[in-house]
Amino acid sequence: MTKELPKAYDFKSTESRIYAMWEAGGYFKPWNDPNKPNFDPNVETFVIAIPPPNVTGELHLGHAMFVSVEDLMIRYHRMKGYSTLWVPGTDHAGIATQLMVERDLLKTEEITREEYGREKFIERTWEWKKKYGGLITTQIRRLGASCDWDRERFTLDDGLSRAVREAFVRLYEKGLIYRGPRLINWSPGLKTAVSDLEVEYTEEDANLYYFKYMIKPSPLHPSPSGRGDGGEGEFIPVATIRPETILGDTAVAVHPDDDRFKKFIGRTAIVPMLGREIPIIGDEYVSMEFGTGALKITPAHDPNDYAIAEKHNLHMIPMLDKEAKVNENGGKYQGMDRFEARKQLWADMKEAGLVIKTEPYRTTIPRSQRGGEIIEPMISEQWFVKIESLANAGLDAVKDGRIKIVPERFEKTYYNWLENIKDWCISRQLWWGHRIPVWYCPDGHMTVTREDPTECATCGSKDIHQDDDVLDTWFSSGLWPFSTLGWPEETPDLKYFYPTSYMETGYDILFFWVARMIMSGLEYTGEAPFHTVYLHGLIRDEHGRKMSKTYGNVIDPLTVMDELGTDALRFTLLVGATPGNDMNLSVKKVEANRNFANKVWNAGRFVINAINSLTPTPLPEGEGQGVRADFTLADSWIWARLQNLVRDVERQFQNFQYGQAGQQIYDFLWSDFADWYVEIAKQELNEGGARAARAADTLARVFDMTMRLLHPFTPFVTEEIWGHLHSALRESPLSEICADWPDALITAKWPEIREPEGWEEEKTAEFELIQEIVRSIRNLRAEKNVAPAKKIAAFISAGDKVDLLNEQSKVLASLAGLNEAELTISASLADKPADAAALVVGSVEIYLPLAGMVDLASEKTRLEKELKEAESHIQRLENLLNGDFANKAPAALVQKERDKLAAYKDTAEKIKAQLK
RNA sequence: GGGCGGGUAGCUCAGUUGGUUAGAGCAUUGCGUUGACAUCGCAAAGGUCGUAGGUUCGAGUCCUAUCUCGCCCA
Repeated sequence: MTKELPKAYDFKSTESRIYAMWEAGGYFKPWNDPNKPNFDPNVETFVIAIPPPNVTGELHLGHAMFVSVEDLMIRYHRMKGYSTLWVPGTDHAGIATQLMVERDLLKTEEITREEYGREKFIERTWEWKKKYGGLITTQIRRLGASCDWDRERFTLDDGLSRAVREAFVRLYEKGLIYRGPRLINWSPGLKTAVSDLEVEYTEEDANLYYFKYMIKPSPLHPSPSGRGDGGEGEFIPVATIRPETILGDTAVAVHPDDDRFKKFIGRTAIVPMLGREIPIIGDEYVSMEFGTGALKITPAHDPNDYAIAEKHNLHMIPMLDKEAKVNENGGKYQGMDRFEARKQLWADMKEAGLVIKTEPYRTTIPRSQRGGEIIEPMISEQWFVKIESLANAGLDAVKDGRIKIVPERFEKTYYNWLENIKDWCISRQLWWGHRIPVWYCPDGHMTVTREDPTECATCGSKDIHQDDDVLDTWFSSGLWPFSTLGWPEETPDLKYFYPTSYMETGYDILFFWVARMIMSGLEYTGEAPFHTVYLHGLIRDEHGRKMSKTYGNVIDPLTVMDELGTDALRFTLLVGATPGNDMNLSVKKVEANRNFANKVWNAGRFVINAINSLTPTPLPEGEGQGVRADFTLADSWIWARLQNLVRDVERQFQNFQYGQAGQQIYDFLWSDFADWYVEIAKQELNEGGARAARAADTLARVFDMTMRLLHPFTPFVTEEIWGHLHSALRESPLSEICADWPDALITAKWPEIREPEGWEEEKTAEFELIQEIVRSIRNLRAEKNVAPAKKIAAFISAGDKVDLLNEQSKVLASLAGLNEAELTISASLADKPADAAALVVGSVEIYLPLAGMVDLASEKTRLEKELKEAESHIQRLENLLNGDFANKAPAALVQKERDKLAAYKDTAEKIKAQLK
């Protein structure tokens, strides 16, 4: 009994059902589990920790990309027999999540988080997480992700929080964590510090403001007018992009060799409008060419100035508060927003005659990676990780090959970053995250512990309070590969599955995440957390533009999956991308791959029908042993092609060339299997009996192997059709084929490589001759407008290929639309048929008597054209073979070209004979 | 300023040990409803592989220079 399969692959009714089947079947779990009886610690593992998406995020193409690639890696290794584990989970994403909840709070209750209160706010955020936290993982399931959901983790889980606590305390105890006032990047909108990596620099139009820094007259240096006031005395011209920072100036610097200004070094300048007296210093850092050649120094709000100030022991005067408003150091400007202060101060200075000019200027502006507001460098008390020793360990791990980065060129990028790394600012003035495990008592003692303390470790005071700040989210995600497996506990999972195998993610977070995981892994576990880093590129729109809501060019993976199916999207992402390179995605490509999924489905349907229509006659004589004796040429050919494919795909997988592998499977299935083998099989199936059984047997075996190869790319359609194939086979005379098949394709064995047995080359060449003959006949038919359905006669003069062609006459007839009864194949023809079109394929001549359709003149032109082409090849090859090529190139290659030359000569001769 | 990547058919891209008429999908042009598939089939047209040198018997592939677009770091 067989149900008729629908004509088109219906992914809608398939995907969720198949996914549920996998999950219920426990296929996503490692088959060798350290927490279960019969565990064998020696079985090789393959482990990936998922890059945890933002817990309240929604699926975008970046997610679709990494899920596709990682699922492919996981499925491949699972089929290869590894004990395979893919750990899923989500990230609390401090700023992003907090902002979402804040926005909601403002919208629904019209209050700020400060008004709402910290504790209540965190509660609300947990509720938010509960409400939306499942969304992203549901969407990841839709992509077919075969992760072990029982091991799902969240960065704020108890276990992972313990890991964060442990990591912090360990670093602190080693003296690798410190707290202090430093110049950091401040986000005034978010009111928190951010790390260097969270600042983006964009080139923008700005103004360069030129003004006078008046010099205080001294007895030794009276002003030219002799009056010594600030109005018309000596000055140094200074230029700045941010005039408001004048309020925080603590020095003016000039180059010590600058003839214009060096005489002022050691004297005192007067801060405009504030009247503060500051020193004029000499420093070679100052560029004499840039601006006016003199530099105002605002150490509390500029990194370069900060460095100079440290060198010269200058005061640091912060002039902005947490909201980037001018603070008490700004005199009458106090309370003004930074940009307002800029305007006002400039206007006042103009009034005071201190302004020289302004001119447009292009410069780089630091902006927040989130939100895009202008970042202010500020002095602030923050926690830092002393990164140097960690960075060196991270460098070594890649340099000595413990970790390999794919593609390799990113290793350079990685080195460059780690070699120039600065201490990592890890405290954030947020509420949603891991609170810094440091407690203070009124005497200022710090208590840093793994368990929440009840008293000060130094003085025993019960009056302690925890640091208000939380840790950078990346601090916890840096622990991800081992915290998810139970670290710091020595759990069975940690022991068996750690270190993990591949880390697969986008190159855009190489520094943010990958480098930090490597440093953390080495620091806390003493081992590299993975041996391979595979980086994929970013997805852009079809013309290479970044996808953005404002452009309106965003492709939503959920919509694409709804309309075209998950397999189509996955296949597109996998085959369209090369490692580390961005890819341009268009819905048209996905459509093409939807068609491919349908092709797979229908090829499968054909195979299944072939099996179902077999009469229960026994297999050909000698089944099991001398099978090959009964193989047709087409059987041998498709088998050789398949083995070739298996070898190629295996090599591509080893080299991370997944796209190439997918493309080759696609080509094999569509161009070799469906276009040729299936077409030939149709005719063989019609013959019935042993011949049909043999064809069905080959169809089933080849299709099965192809589905296995394809499964990591398009898991749903392959699982579904393979399942139907399986049940059809079980009830057929060919049931022996599926004797050792498992219940589901997801755990079927990956095809093993077989070395060629020696017969392949000849069979392939023979088949290719058949293909060429068929193509040339089809070509001529199309040219002459012979109706496709019309069977025509043919006379073939086959020379030494006569046995081969006679044997393949049925194939030729069915594929080229020949009437078998009127097909004559002989070694040579006594009389050339009159009124026939002639074709020459190598040494084979084909005559198609197309009565009435053959125009002698046009035939002549056609043959002459072909002759010309053959002759040009002869010319080319003769030149080639007469040159150094014959001496220096490998012998096999030279022979190949000689054979070609001979074939073209043969062809030319035959065409010439036609033309006589 | 330093580093990296791309520039191959009208469009989007493959092409990893250099091997001799350069591939795919989409788009275009003919023809086609034979029971796997019109989400299809058969056939066709379309490229001096950014430019200029070089190495080599042989270069899209290696080297040098250069133009151009993009990214990362400073």
